[in-house]
Amino acid sequence: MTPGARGGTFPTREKIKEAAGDIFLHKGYAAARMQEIADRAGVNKALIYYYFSSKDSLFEAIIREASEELVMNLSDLFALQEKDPHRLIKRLVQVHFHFLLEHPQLPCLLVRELSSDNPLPKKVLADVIGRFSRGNIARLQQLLDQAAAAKQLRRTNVQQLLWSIFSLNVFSFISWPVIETVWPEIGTFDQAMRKREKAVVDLILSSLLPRRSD
Amino acid sequence: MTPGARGGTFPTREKIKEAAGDIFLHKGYAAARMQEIADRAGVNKALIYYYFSSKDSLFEAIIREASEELVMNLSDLFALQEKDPHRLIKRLVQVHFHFLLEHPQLPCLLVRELSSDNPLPKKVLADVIGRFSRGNIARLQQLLDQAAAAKQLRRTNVQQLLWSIFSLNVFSFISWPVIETVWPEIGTFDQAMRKREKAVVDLILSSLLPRRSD
DNA sequence: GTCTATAACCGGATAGAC
DNA sequence: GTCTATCCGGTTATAGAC
Repeated sequence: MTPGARGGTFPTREKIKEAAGDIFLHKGYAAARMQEIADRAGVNKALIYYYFSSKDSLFEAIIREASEELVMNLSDLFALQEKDPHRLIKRLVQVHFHFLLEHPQLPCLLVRELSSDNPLPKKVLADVIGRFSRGNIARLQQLLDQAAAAKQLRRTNVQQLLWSIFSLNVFSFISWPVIETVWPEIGTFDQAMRKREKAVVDLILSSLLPRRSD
Repeated sequence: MTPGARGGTFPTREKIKEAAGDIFLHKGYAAARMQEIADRAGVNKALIYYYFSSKDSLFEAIIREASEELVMNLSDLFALQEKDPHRLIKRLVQVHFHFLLEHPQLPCLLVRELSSDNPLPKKVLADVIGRFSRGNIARLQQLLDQAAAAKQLRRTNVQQLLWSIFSLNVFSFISWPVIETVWPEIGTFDQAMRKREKAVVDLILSSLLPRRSD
C-alpha cells in the first residue's frame, strides 16, 4: 500500500514536504538538490524515494498544496457576499496581500517555473485561477457596472482590474530583493510591506473613483 | 589574445550570445544546457569555451547587455526635460512597457535568478536601477510636489509610484502564460499587450488625479 | 521505515587533431 | 577557429541489509 493512503499522520512524510517546500521555493526546481532536501528534513536521501516516486512528483505535491490554500482564501472572501464594490475590492487586495505575506516565496517559485518547459506549474495555477474565476468574476463585474451606472465609480473592466491587483501584490514580493538593495531607507521587510500594502490599496481605490472632471 | 579584443565583428561569438540569450531567458541559468546553446547557435559545444571561459561568464555577458539597454532608454527619456509631470509619467510608463515588448522574457529571467544563490543578477540590476535613480528620482519628486501644491495632482510618493509602474509593466509580461490560459478571449499576445498598456497607463494616471471629493 | 552503498547517467569542461 | 573524443565530478535513482 502506498504510504499515507490510510489517513493517519506521517511525520516523516510531512517533514520531507516541508523541507522540499523550503528548498524548491528558494532554489527553483532545476537547482534544487534531493540531498539538500534530505539534509534539511533530517532524513536519508533514499527515504525520499520511499515516500515520493521521483523529484517530479515531490515537486508537484508542493505547488499543488500551496495553490489550494490561495483558492480557499479567496473563495471565503466572496462567500461573505459583500455588496459594496469599493469595500469588496479593498478586502480583495488585502486578503491576497496577506496570503502572500504568509508565503512570500511562492510567487518567485511560480514565476521561475512558469516559463520553463515543465508544464505542471502552469497547469496547476491555471486550474486554481480558473476555479476562482467561475462565478466570482461575473458577479464582481456586475457590482462594478451598477456602481458605474450610479456614478459612484468609474467604468471599469474587471479582468484588467484583477490583473492589476494581482500584479501589484505579487510583484511587491518578487521585487523585494531589488527594492531592498536600491532603496535601503525603506527599512525592514515587515515595515516596507506594511507601507506597500497601503500604497497598493490606495492606488487601486483611487483609480476607481470618479475624477473631478467627470 | 582574447578573441574580440581588437574590435572587429565576430559572427560566431554573436551567434553564441544570441543563442545563449534565448536559452537562458527561456530556461533560467540552472536548467540551461551548454549543449542546447551550442545546437541553437549551430556550433560545437567546445567552441563556446573558446569564446567564453565558462557557463557563468557567458551568463553574465547576456544579462549585463540587456540591462544596459534599459538604462539607456530611461536616461534618454529624462534627458528630454519634460516639465509636465502628468506627461512625463505617461511617457515613462510607455517607454518601459515598450522596452519590455522588445525583451518579453527578460523579466522572467531576472526574477528567476534574483532569488537564487547566484549574486550576479541582483548586483547587475541594482547597479542599473541605481544609476537611473541618481538625480532622476529627486527631480521627479520635485515635479510631483509642485503639481500637488498647485492642486493639479494628488500628493504622491515617487518611490511607491515607480514601484507600482514597474510592477504593473513587468508583471504584465511575467503573468502572460497564465493570463493566456485562464482568459483565452483576450486574444493574441500583441492584442492583449496593446490593451494592457492602455489599462496600465489609465490606472496610473487616474490614481494621480485629484478626487472629486478633494 | 530507515539506512549504506552503488549503479547509471548527465553535463560542464578540457585535450588535442585538423 | 572549429571539430572529435573524453574526462571527471556531481546527481538522480535503485538494490539490498537491518
